[in-house]
Amino acid sequence: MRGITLRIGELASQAGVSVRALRYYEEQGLLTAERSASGQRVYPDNAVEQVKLIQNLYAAGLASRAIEPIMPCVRTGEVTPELLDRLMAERARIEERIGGLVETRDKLDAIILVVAESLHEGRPCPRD
Amino acid sequence: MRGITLRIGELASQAGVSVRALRYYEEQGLLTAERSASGQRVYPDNAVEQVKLIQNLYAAGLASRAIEPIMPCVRTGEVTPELLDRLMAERARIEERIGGLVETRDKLDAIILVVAESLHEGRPCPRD
DNA sequence: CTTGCCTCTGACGTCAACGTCAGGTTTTAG
DNA sequence: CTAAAACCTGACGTTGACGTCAGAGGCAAG
Repeated sequence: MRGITLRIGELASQAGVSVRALRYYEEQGLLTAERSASGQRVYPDNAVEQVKLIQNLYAAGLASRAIEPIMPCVRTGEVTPELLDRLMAERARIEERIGGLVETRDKLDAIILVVAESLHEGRPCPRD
Repeated sequence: MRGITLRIGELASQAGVSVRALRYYEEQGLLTAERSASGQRVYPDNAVEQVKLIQNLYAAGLASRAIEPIMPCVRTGEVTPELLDRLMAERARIEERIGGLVETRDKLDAIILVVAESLHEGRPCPRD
C-alpha cells in the first residue's frame, strides 16, 4: 500500500533543506518519521510536501510553537473547533503578509521602472 | 517647506514598532535621522512609510545587510546599474515568497473548508 | 523648581532556527 | 571484506533582530 519511502538525506535534498533542519522539525513535533530496524528515519514521499509547507509557514512568520498544533491536522484531516479558529487566524496573518509583500514588490517596481527609463533616456535622476 | 516632524516615540507608535527597533535600524544604516540641538532624533513624517517598508523587506526574508544598500535609493531615487540588478533579484525573491504564501493560504483554505463542511453536516472527518 | 515622562548612549541578555563537531553505527559500492 | 558515504545521538556554537537594564540628561506642567 505504501509508495516510495525516503531516507533523511534524500528528503532533505528533495525538499531543499538541510538534514539538520529535518531533525529539528522532528524535535519540535512538526514532522514524524518511522524508524527502520536499525533506527534510521524513514519518510513517506509526501513528506516532501509537508516540509515545504513547514518552510512556507516559517516564511509566513509563524514559529514552531504555532506550526506544531496545525501539522497533525494536515496529516489526518481532523480538526477541533478550537484549532479551526487558529487556522483562520493564521490564514488572516498570511493574507496580511501577502498584502505587505505585494506592496513592497510594487514599490520596488516603481523604483526599477523610473531608473530603467532614466537610464534609457540618459537623464540624470528624475525626482519631484 | 517641511511638514510635521516626529520624535522617536511618536514614530515608533505610528509605525507599529518599538523605539529600540528604530535605533537598531539607524545603527544598521537603514534609517537616518536629524538631531535636535540637544541630540534627540527628529524624523520627517514620511519616515513612517520607510519604517513600514523596512518591516516588509524583513518579512520578505531580507536581512539588514541586504536592505541597507537599497534604502538610500528609496529616499533619493538614485540607483547605480549594479544596484538595479540587486533590486530585480530581490524583487524576484519577493515574488517567490508571495507564491509560497499563496500556496500556503490555499492549503489552509482547503483544510478549513473541509472541516467547516464536516462540522456543518455532522460527519466525523472525511478523508481519502 | 521639581515631578514625571521622554530621550540619550552603552552594554549585556534572549530566542528561534538552525550549523557544526564528536564519537559511534549502518548501509552501500567495489 | 573493506572503505567511503550516510546515518545516529548528544551537545555546544552562531546569527539576527531586537529586549532590557543602568545611569544621565532634556522638556512641558503645575
